[in-house]
Amino acid sequence: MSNKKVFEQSNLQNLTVNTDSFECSITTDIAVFGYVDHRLKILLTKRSVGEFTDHWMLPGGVMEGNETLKDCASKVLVALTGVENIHFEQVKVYSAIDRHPIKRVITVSFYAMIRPENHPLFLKGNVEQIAWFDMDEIPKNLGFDHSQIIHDAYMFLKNNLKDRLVMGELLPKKFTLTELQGLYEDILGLQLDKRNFRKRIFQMDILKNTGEVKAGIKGGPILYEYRVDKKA
Amino acid sequence: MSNKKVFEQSNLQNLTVNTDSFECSITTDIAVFGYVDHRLKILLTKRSVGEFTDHWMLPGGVMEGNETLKDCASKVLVALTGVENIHFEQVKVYSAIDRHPIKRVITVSFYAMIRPENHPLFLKGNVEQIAWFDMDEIPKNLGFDHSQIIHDAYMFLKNNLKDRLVMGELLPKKFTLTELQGLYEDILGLQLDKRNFRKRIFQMDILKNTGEVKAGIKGGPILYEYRVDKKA
DNA sequence: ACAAAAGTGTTTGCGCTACACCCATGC
DNA sequence: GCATGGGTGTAGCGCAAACACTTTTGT
Repeated sequence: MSNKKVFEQSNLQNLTVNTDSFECSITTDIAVFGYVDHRLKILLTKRSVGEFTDHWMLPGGVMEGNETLKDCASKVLVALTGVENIHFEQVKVYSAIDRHPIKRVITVSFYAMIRPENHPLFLKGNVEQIAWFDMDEIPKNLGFDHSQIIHDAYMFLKNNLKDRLVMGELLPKKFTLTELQGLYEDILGLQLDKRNFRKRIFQMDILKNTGEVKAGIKGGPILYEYRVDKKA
Repeated sequence: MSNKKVFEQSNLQNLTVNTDSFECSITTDIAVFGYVDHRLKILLTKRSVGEFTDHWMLPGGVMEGNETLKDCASKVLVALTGVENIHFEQVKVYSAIDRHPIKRVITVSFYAMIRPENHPLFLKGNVEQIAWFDMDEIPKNLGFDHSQIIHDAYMFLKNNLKDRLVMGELLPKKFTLTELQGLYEDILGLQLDKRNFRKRIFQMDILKNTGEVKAGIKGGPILYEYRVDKKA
């Protein structure tokens, strides 16, 4: 351990950082993205209690002592949609002191991607309304700092799209390359070249040809599925 | 707002997510990187109280009610090094239930970059030792999950290096391009081509020629400094 | 004057982009 | 059989990597 300065204990004043715990609320807010009708959507809720009762906001909930943040996010999502085993990705922590109008609440945002048709929505507890909103039709006056959270999560999603493949299940289990390309185009908000897109996807080597073709569509497009033996 | 399913309130059972707060500790752990003698270093501490008293660990501290996470990170860093106005970047949240052996502690990791020579270390409070460790000489048995946190922060740093310029102050205010290149090489762990590196840096347009040359070095290298009028 | 480090352009190769036709299936 | 969408290859271009010599200063 060369080249290292070590200072032994001396009697200086106490560290201003203390090691006591303090009372706080930790929540997770989840940006659940869906893909319907060639549009990227996000799931928002309206609550009957709490702050911002007349505002749309992200589904979110308080973390409890016996769960991790991912557990918490999963719990919230299950409670809202019934869906389980969904891939979550941590996005960011929000800790502005006044982000909650009456108490101190720190929130960790996650994002998840589901197919709305697979997950019927159930209103539970203090949730008055649930709705899928088009990404370009999100109300301006969301509760808390959720506009910012959505913005950050969307940027995160777009960035991840660049190199990795979309995780989660925005598409059916078996899908055509055209469907996958449409998803990319709708998320990124631009048009892609069919041949170049296919090259890129095949290079990633994450799709498996199911041997089936999708019926009802001219041309007889091949159905693919994600390879499970591939990581990332 | 087309194509949106809205569900009105119905009397289903309560959401399992409750909105009550629960008792918890939130801390920040800071991966403070330094650059000395052509080696990337990280600042570790040993504590006289608390868990893992005989283990090295990242500087970290509990968040208080009147501060944001960044405030907290800054506070901890100031308390340890006296340095202020340092750029922090949030890395990740760690919420494993058993990551603290006796109580529930959630930590948010940050990273920062300083020049050790600018910031003499002061032992305060329950800190017994402080030391700069070479990145490849980090003790195996750090306290808590700090090995993981360091690993993640280092990856984060390397990724940021790819496109952005190194923020923070790992180098003197005025530095030569060779020094900057050495920093990149030492952080990334590989060798770079001098001419290509210079092209890349100049393209970024973030350096200002001070007009001075560094004395005592053959060749008379030009001293540069970061442009303050550039964002990102 | 000699050694050591700084500074500077050009060529090459690879990957990304642009682009058009044939094939399979639905109707 | 005709219209619609699926599937395929190649040429050009821009960016990044490879590469060597001259200039400056210290000793």
